[in-house]
Order: sequence, then structure tokens, then C-alpha cells
Amino acid sequence: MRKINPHDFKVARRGTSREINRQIALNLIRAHQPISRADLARLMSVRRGVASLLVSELLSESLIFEGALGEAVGRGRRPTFLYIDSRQRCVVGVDIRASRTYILLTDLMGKQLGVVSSFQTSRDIDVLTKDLARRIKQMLADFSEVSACEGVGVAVPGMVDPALGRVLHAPTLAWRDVNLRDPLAAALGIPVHIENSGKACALAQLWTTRSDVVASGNSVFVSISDGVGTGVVVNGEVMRGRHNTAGEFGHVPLNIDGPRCSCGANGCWEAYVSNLATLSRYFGRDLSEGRPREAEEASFTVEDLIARARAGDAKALAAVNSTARYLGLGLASIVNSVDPARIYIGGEITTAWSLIEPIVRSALRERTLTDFGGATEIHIVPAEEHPRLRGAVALVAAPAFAAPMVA
Amino acid sequence: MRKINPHDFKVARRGTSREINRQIALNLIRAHQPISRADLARLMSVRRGVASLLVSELLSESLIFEGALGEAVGRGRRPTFLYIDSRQRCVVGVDIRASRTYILLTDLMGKQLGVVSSFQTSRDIDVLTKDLARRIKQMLADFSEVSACEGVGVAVPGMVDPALGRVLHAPTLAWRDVNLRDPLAAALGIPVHIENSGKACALAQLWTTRSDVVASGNSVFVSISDGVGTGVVVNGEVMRGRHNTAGEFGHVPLNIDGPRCSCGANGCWEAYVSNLATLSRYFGRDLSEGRPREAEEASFTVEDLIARARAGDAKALAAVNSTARYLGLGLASIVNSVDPARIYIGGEITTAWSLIEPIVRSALRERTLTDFGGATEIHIVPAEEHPRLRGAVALVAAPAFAAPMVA
DNA sequence: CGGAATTTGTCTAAACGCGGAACATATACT
DNA sequence: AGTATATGTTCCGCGTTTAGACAAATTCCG
Repeated sequence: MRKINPHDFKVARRGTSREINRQIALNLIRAHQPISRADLARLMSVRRGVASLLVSELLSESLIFEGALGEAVGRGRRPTFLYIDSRQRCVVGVDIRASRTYILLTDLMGKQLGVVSSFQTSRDIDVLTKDLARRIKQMLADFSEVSACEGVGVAVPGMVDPALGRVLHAPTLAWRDVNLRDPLAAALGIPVHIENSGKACALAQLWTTRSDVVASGNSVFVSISDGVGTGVVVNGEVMRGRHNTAGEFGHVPLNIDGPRCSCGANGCWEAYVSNLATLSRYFGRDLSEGRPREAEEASFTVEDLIARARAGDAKALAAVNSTARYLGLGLASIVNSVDPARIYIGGEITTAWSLIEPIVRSALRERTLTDFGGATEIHIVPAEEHPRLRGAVALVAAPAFAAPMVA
Repeated sequence: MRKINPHDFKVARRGTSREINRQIALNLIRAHQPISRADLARLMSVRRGVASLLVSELLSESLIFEGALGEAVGRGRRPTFLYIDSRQRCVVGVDIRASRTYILLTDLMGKQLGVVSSFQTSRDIDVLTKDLARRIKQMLADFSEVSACEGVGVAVPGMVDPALGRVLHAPTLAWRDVNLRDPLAAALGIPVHIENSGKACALAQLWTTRSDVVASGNSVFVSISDGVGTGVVVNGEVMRGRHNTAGEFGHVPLNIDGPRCSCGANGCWEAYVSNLATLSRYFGRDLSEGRPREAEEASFTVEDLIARARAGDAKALAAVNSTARYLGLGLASIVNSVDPARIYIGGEITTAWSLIEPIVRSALRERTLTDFGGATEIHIVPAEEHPRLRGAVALVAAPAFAAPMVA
């Protein structure tokens, strides 16, 4: 039951019905491909004639294409199968991180086309824009088989206003109110979409999942690395909030008198479960930035820690288990406030999932209000799936499939 | 940008455009009444003919009525003003609380018609249903001028599945999986809608606010009394979650090692800011249920405490200020995760708002990530406005104005 | 091998609603 | 009294869904 905003609404025009049904058809083809016009009509409960007209419109825009004839199940004419046309259309995904920036070329459906390439991130926005433009052009030239690039999606670790194309604040990059989209778009001649990395990851999961329970309910993506990034999906839409800062569960406290967090407050979830927090726990002292580290500490990663924990290092195991417990306790806040159908977790710590799952689960149950809250589905997203890059790609691909704004 | 759920969608039919525009017209009349057909057409950017047809449909269903002719601004024919028809249609709101149950009769727009009546809440669901049915019938009989009662809305302190009409769990009433709706509806012969009280309050604020910044963004209602009830509105819709438990910010922790909460966990926000927590702080010992209290303690309320604080009792002031600080710290979690355009706060503690506002504000700023997050609008809802009862009423009135499900 | 049955995809006519313009009505200004 | 202007109604054109008929393609069966 949604309220119509009397200050910002969309009246239904003559073509609105068509627009709605066109998008439904497109999404059904996407979800069920290969599919015939007749099956599409059955799924939509419309006559075959309507489905045929919708399909011909989609064909003329080459959003879909007609493939080979399918096998008839019983007797009767064989159906012509329809597919989403992801041939020759490509998308570039960019993942800007504090240290390195990653680039990936995919087709419209997010299928990886090349290898992930990366280079060092320049904190100077002009230099970075030039670097990006040059490398993206090169990448597109290398893949001459793809003719048109639909756009570039950029995931940024920080606050982003996608409508304005500006990075409002990215602490790790020391950016404040920077226009990243327009210069890059101008340099490339291709549309550019930017978004906060947590929200982008949530978007990618939303558009790639086939689970209908996730599609109808809420879901949350939690990315745990240097910081904790989160994205929340409510009613099939990424939650933005008034200032594009919704979903920052990383800074919900576990203990307001707890350790100092990078955000300036104390005891944020991030201050307990970030990679640095886990390592600090292992080394027994605060490793936060600015403080001098010993050589061993500087190159030692969470993966190394997990390896030691698996090898039987009791101190390493204790540090990991401690993080696991705090992880579960923080997830409980997400469950109690959002009640998602599924939580996605990404980040280095997830490579230890088989070790930590029971601890996370029991900590989660400890603080959730209901039994089914404690049983909330948790889905690990391995680094190999490149969730941030896929999220960046989804920024470009998703709008073509989105529901039209109505009422 | 919303994703279409390929397993649950609504195809646009021949009448869908009309349905959409009808609801838009109805909402515009509601928001701008009195309004003429010509102005309505201008607001909707459609021709007057279309607006006229929509209006005549609404008139035939007597959702609106034609009032007196307005004054012409310049020259030309005088417009006929249209109004929402809230005459002769009434709604009953019911607020079930642990100790007492309150009933209110309003018109369709939520205007109070009678006085708020109340009686002791029976924990026996059958007895309570009978009590409610009898008193509601009596109340309707007393107001013979209203002919038709559109429905009864019931706000319940606990988990509710509105679709099934069941109370899944209400700890303070010791109810578990109870069907409250159907027996009451059967006894009254009127449709009954039930909902969690926090969500109902959020709904009421959504439907009564005229602020367009609230209408377009998220908003949160926080009700602080024995417990902390919350309701979250995202994109003009109350956030439900997978199991109807979304929005329970009362059990997000301030300190996981903090005081025991009624939910079984430690250090929930509720355990810091509920009335009992505030009083416990004043008396210097835990007053949670089950423990014996002294006579003075048992009858002493938060209002009394606030009165003493205002009168200069330093100990009372310290207790109130302490609650204020925790209140602000907890609100920060809401701001960081939901980024609402406005937060509504109800409950006894708000009678001290002039005292505590600076403390709440500074605590909020302490933990919010951005300056504008710390400046989030806070709106006090006084008890005289009966937010829970208005929420119950909104359950009945809102569906008639809601956007049609499309795509 | 040929006709019946069945399925797919296209086409046509009807129903319905928006888009645009003309028309009647009502009021104020000159 | 006549003109200008605004409101509300009516009529027709056009796009879209709805319903049904029809051609094409394929299998089944006599």
C-alpha cells in the first residue's frame, strides 16, 4: 500500500500501459529465456496478439532477438525462441578503491568478457579521470567484436549522489563534493553512472538473483574489508534516504563506549569487524592508520591470519572467532531493523566462513527478536565474483529493465 | 529505479490508466481541497475533459462531493469546488495497550468525532473481542448521524501479520499467533484491519503530513513508553520485511554489554530509554517487572519525574538528561541506517522536549556520519494527538487513497 | 500418405481511455 | 449590451488492450 506523493507523481498517458507491459515482457524474457511469444503471453495472462506486439517493439529496438526454433513439446507449430540481446552490447564496470582501481568489461547481462585489470588509484581526481578514460578506451579497442558500449558504471567507496553524478564525500580518497561522472563521460563519449559501492553491490545481487523470495522481500549486502559497506534493498529498490546516506549499518554501534572508529564515533560495528580491527585484535594493539607499524604487521593480511587460524594458531583463531561473534551481533541489528529475506556478505573474512559460520549464527540468534529472524538466510559472495565490479555493471544494465515510474 | 518481480507482477489492463489517474485525482483533491476540475486538470497536466470524467467517476462513488461555487479570480465562470466526502462515513480506531484499550470515532479524513473512551484490556482474547464489539456498537449507535462505518482499525503492541489478520506475538499481552481480526469482523459485520502500533503510527504521519520533503523521502516514527516501538516508511510505503518485523530499532544495541532488556538481549536502545529505564535510573535500581516495588515507586510516573526535574530536583534532571543522551545516540542509528527526512517522536518523555532537545541533538550529532544527518528534522507528536489511535484509523482510511499496484 | 488435431504467430474488429478541440455556460469588464 | 475569459461538457481521433478468427507449421492417426 503505497501513498501517492501529491507533489511528485506520474499521470498515466496513452502509452503508459504499453510501457508497463513492455517492461514486464522484457523482464520475463530475461528471467525465462529462451521463451516463445506464446509462453510469454501465458505468463502475462494476455492474448498472444498483445505479446506479439510487445515483442516486435522489443525486437525493433534490438533489446531482444529471435533465436532458433524450439522443439515442440506435443504437436503443433514449433515456437521461435526469444533471447535478451546481449551480443555486441557491452558495459564497463569500474571499482574505485583506496589503493587500486579495477576495470571489467561485460556484456549486457553481466557476463564477463575480458579479464579484470587494475591500476593504482590516484587521489587526484583529474589524473584518475584521465587514467580511467585511457584504459577504458584501450579495453574497448581490444574487444573490437563488441560494437556499442552502453555505458560505464563506477562504484565509489563513499557517499554519492547518483542523480548529480557527484561524490559527496569519500574519506579514504579524501574527496569532497567531486564531480566524477561528467568529466569521465565527456572524455569517453559514453554515459557514466556512479554509485556508492555498497549500494551498487546490493543492486547487483538484486538483479542477478533468481530467488523469488529475495525478489519480493528486502535484502542487504554487507561488504567487510577496510571498512564496512552496506546496501539495503526495500521493495525491489535500493534504499537511498534523504541525503543518499541510507544503509550505513557499519556505523551502528555495538558499544557506544567501545573502540574508536574511523568515523570519529566510538564502538561502531565497523570498529569491531573491519579487517584492521581483526588484525589489531591479533596483534594485541591498535593498528589504525597513522600509527607506525612494524614490518611484519604492515604486510600481514586477514587472509594470512585466517591461514594461521586454519593451521591451528590459537591466537589467530581467537581473533577470527572474536570477529565472527561481533559480525553476528551486528547482523542482528540489520535483521531487527530491516528483516531482510537474505543477507549477502562479501569481504576477506568470508574465506573463513566454514570456520566462523556457527559463531556468527549463534551471535545472530542471541540478539534477534524472533526465531525466524535468527534463521535469516545468509549468502556468502566470494571475492572471485567481484561483487563491486558486478555492482558497477548493474548500474548501467539495470535501468533498461527497471519498472516505469507510475502514479 | 525499481526492479519488476518476475514472479509477482501486475500487467496493465485496459482500465489501468484510468485506475492510476483516478487515484492521483483523488489524492490531489485530498491534498488541495477545495479544488475545481480545471485546477485539477492543470495540476495533472491533462485536458479538462479527462479530469471531468475522473471527477464524475469519483462523484458517482461518492468519494468526493461538489460544494459551493468558488469566487472567480478574474472574470469568467465560477468554479465548482470539490471536496473529499468524509460526511456520514466514519472509522473506528482501536489502540490496544497492555493496561488499557482506547477507542475513537473519526470521519474518513481522521477528524475526531467523539471523545476517546477506554476500558481495561483483558488478556483473554475472547473477552477482549466481546468487550470491543459491544463498545464499538454502542459508540456507533450514539452517533446516529453517521450512517456507514467504513471499518475498524486496530493498533496492537507486537508483531502482526496484517494480511492474515493475526497477532503473531505480543509479549506484553502474552498473545501468540492469535486471530484478532476475523472474530471482531464477524461480531461487528464491518471490515477490521490490524497492524503493529509503531507501523500504524508511521502510517498515520505519512497520510496526514503535508510536507512534500517527507512525502518523497523516508520517515520514521519512534514511540517511547513502556517499550520502544518504531515504524519506518520507505518510498511512501511502510517497511514490512520478510516476517513483518522490520523497523524494530528499539532492539538495536547501544551497548551489547549493557543492561538487560525485556527481549532477553543486553543493552538494547529500549533498555536505556524506556520509561522504566528512566525511572530505574532515578531510583538507582532496576525496576523491571517481576521485582517488588515500593509503594511510591509503583505509582510514580515519568511525567512525575519530569515535573520534579522542571522544579529543580537535580537527581530527576540527571535521570531525564541521561535518557535524553541515550535517546539521541539511538536516533543516530536510525539516521545512519535509514537517513529519513524526518523522525517523529511520541511518548511521555517528549513532554520534556524543551528541556532535553539540546542534549538529544548533540548526542545525535555525536554519532551521525554527516552534518545533515545530525540536522535531521525531529518532530514531536504530543499524546493529545493520539498517534496510535490515528494510526489505527489510517489503517482503514489509507487503502482508499493508495496507489494501485502496477508493474 | 493424407487428413485431423493442435500449437504458434498474425491479423482484424470492438471496447476503452487519453489527447485535442469545439461548444455551451457563467461571470466580469467596458 | 457586447466582449473577453474561465469553467465544464461533448465529440472525435488515436493508441492500447481484448476477443476472436485465420494462416502456418507440426504431430498424430487412420
